[in-house]
Amino acid sequence: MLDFSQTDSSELTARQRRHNQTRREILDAAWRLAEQTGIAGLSLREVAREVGMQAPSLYTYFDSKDALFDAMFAEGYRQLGEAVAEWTAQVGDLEPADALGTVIGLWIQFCQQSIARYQIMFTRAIPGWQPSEEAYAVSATEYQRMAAELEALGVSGPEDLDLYTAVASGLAAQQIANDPTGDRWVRLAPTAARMLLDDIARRRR
Amino acid sequence: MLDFSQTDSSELTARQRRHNQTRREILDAAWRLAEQTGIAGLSLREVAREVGMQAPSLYTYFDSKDALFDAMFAEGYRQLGEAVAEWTAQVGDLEPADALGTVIGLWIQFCQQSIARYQIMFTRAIPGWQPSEEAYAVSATEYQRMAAELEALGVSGPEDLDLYTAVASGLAAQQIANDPTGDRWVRLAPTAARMLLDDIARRRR
DNA sequence: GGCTGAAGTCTAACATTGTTCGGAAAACCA
DNA sequence: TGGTTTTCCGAACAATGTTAGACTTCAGCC
Repeated sequence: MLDFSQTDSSELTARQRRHNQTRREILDAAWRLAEQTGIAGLSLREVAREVGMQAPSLYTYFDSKDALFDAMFAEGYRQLGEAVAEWTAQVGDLEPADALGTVIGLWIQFCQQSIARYQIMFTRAIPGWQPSEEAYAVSATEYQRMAAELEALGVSGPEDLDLYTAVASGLAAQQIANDPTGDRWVRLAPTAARMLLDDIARRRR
Repeated sequence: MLDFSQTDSSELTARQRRHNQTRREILDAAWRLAEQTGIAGLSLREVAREVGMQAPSLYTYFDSKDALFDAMFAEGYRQLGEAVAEWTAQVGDLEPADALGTVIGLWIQFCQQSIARYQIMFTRAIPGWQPSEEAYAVSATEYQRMAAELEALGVSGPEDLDLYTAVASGLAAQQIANDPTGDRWVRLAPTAARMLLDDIARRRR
């Protein structure tokens, strides 16, 4: 039931439609608040106040706070999927090094766009929480899709992928921790791409 | 008052010595519990129970939970300083690439040794907390020391350092998140070192 | 030795959290 | 209209960090 927003609306009664709409409002309020307080600082009572409810009423729409996190997590990965699709289209006619550099830069900016989203997707910022199996499945799908795109850019095989992941996520983490609104590490994206591809070539020899 | 454990004991009254000793016990209990629950899951009441006290009694030794985190943070960086000193001694007669590879590997293992320490030092795992100025100063000192050592290994200038930091911390983050007790990313340390140094050489041309 | 004051410890309490329960209102369907 | 389901709320529970106030313990001084 994670992809409520994409459910075929012709099959829905007015009641179900209103239910999904309220769910949407709650999610939006949660994202808004999490952006200010950090994902771990999210408070259900504040979310409720934001949408004009009392806290227990939220339980009509989400089984628990963890379920709300689950929905946010899956939504983040769906957005990542869309972004990746855009990037690969936008990068199709570049040389591999330029293409990879662009993708890394865009990836860091995707992380910068929303700290809350970055925190829930890529860090363990929420004490005790981890995605449910359904939510995890969404993320795994997007990872596979991304891995396929990277293969086309010359990053192939598990070792290459592990190294690429470390570099890209490391750049993003440093960017967000030390220069959240700037581009100090974004600027290094082309260099990092060149570095990775050169090293892959070296190891192939 | 962060370096209580290193205060000259000849100047201390029996009472102060006992005070420091109890502080030490509390810190040890905190590390032990944080290792199980994650740093963000640390509960003062549990810490108190672990040392045979009631929660409010802890406030004789730490002004707040944040002050306890501060002490742990500074202690972590002091341990890092010791470790770095050992590494550089141990690596003195290797070639730069081997030396850097070893250092990166040891660095990742240092992070693996204690998840709680890793979380408080390098992630923002604690909602709302950040190190006090005194604690931050300790970390800044160690970073400068580390930067000096890296310079000797061929990583010089702010750009090199930024890229190195991203790669090393990225490797550690992936290791801890996806294979906390294994060596899937540790094994990549020599490759990463070689990759970094080759790229630095390329950019120097 | 006994007084003084600080240090250590406790219980009680407060505000805040996520969550559950039970009932009232509202919306829907017959 | 009557019956059922959904929605919403107030009260309450357990757990959290923290404070206030009282009691004990203990070192130092006349």
